[in-house]
Amino acid sequence: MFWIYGFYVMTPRKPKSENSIVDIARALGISPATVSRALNNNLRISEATRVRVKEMAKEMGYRHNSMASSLRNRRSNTIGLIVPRISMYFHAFFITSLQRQLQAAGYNLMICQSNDSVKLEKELANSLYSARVDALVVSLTLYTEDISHFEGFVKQGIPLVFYDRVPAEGTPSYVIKGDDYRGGLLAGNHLVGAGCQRIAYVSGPLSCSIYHERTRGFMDALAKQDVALRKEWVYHHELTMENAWNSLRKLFDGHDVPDGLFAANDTTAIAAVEFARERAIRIPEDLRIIGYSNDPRTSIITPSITSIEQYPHEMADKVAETLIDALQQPVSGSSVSIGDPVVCPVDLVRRMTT
Amino acid sequence: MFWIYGFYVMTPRKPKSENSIVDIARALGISPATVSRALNNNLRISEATRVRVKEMAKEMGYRHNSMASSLRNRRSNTIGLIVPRISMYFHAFFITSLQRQLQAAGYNLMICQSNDSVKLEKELANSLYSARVDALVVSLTLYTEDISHFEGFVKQGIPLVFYDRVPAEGTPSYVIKGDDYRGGLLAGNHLVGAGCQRIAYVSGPLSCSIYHERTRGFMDALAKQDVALRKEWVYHHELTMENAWNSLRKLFDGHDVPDGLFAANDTTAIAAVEFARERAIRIPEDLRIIGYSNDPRTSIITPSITSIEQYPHEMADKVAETLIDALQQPVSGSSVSIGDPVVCPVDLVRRMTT
DNA sequence: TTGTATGCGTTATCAT
DNA sequence: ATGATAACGCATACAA
Repeated sequence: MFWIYGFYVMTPRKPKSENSIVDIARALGISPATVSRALNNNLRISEATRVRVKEMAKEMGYRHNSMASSLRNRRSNTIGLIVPRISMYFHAFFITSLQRQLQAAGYNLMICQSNDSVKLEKELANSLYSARVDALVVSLTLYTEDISHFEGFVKQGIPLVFYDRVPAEGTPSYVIKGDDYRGGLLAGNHLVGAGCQRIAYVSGPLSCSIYHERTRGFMDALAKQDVALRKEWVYHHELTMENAWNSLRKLFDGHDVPDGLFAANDTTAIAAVEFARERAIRIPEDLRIIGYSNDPRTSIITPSITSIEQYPHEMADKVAETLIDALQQPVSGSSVSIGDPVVCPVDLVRRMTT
Repeated sequence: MFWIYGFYVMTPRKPKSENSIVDIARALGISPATVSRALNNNLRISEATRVRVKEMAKEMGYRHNSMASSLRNRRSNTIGLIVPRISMYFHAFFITSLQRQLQAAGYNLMICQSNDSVKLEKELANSLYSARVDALVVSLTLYTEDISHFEGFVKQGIPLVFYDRVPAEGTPSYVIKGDDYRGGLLAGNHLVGAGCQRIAYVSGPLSCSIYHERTRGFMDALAKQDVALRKEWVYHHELTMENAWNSLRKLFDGHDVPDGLFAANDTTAIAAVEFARERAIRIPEDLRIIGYSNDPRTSIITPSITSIEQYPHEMADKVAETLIDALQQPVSGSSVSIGDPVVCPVDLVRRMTT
């Protein structure tokens, strides 16, 4: 709006809807710079003006514009997170914990779900890259092998942290993972120790680090104890209820059936318990079952299921710490060094299925 | 960097780290405006330059700066969400569904947890307000009664949508809620219909809309069937395992015990089943139990628990639709009108505890 | 302690 | 179809 020939002329622009620091400055008869400094509690500003400015800001309903601020400062105070599914127990608790800490440190968390689709993961990575997140945290899809869509972050020196489902070695990024190899080992030893000889294994796809590692550990355990793992009793597929149920049917179709099952996630273990109930297979006498993740459901079902605890909160602590370090000391180092994976402990929780 | 007396002079500013639209323009010898238009697929740009620009952009590793774009356009393409806890079943699935749809519509979702703290909820509201979210979606804490911290959104005409745990009437915002009154009614009728006469009720605090409504419905059902609800058998508190367990102990301490229990969430119902198992109370013969939310755990536990299904996905659909409508038709109307709550259906799912 | 001036990267407006 | 320019709101270097 400006003054011409005695008339106010409305420009066709959007009306200026909100007060900025310039408006406060004008109202107070001081410069915008002073206002900015006062609002940011800059040291070299008099107490008096600081107070005046803040009062006026409140009076005018001023709100800080973080978009402008971010543009100017070249940092968004936002951290991106790409996770396969929010609703998975492990991730839900991980996120809860991570977010609480980042919130406390003054960061916003932009949570996105890849839904286990590589294509979507790529799109999200690009979107968060454009959104100028200050850091990116990722747990990969089941099928991500090519991780070139994260290269931009590395090139720009934007901290990149993988957790849980991490890429193959050699990525110049932070890696924080569970000790899946040991988890597999524990599971294998436990089943054999309980007397199982005819062991079946239902796992996720090997393209995913966690299943790859669990499988390695499990295989090693069996090999070391001279227990054979028959090929036809090993399944690799997405670990949904339906898929699990299908594999179980195949496993127990003939008269030659397993006496032990390692289910690489708890959903599958739960399916197995329900399957056994339906078929009147006695647990643990006829079949011993061990799951993975220590999902709360495992302790609710009857019989309760032996599982591997992954400590999602501790993992979130580690990720948060890594992030905050990396963000505070740009480029230089943090306590977690790049490319040197942090391996978080796991524990076996014994229950009634073994 | 600028040219003086034949020398490039580095200013002490941060080095310009990335290529912008201006750099592309310079490289191509055209104007930044043209580059912007080309990248945005503006119609009045020649196919030839569009291609040239896009190629150069790719070559130079250009990435769109949404902070600048947002500042200029006065919209962030980001929607804020404040939820009590991500890890609650209902919310986890709601979020999953909502996010998928907003993602598809080109919006980012900034998910925050209030952790059922009113103080944190306020901080988050302010933070999202500063972050210039284009809309805000909220499910309130258990204790939020004063909702003045959302006033700013209303004043600025930023779409504000409450779902599930909604404020008392009269807020000029969109409201999408489950039919908690009917849920309570269904629960009450079901217990009485199954023959219960001595009914207990463990609920959340009445400051929270969902428990308020469930309680009303439940009370009405009992009243209509002339079944008394003893005061000493009614509890209102946060519905955690521990609290539930405490109340159950009190309920079953004497010799005069209930024969029916309405647990206003499934966690409490699960606690009740486990409590009954420990005390050798037979279900459903001695005690009938009904929960709320149809958490997957209710169908896994033995005996499986009768519960009320809330259809989180459908609710998310409705919220997404409302948001997208409201964002597309600023100020004017959408199919959901402000202040006129949308009530989503609920259904009783009968299982083995009744 | 405060003011002046500039630029962050993009896009809308107006002009050509 | 393309170019020149200004402005979104803020925060800093520099000057006073």
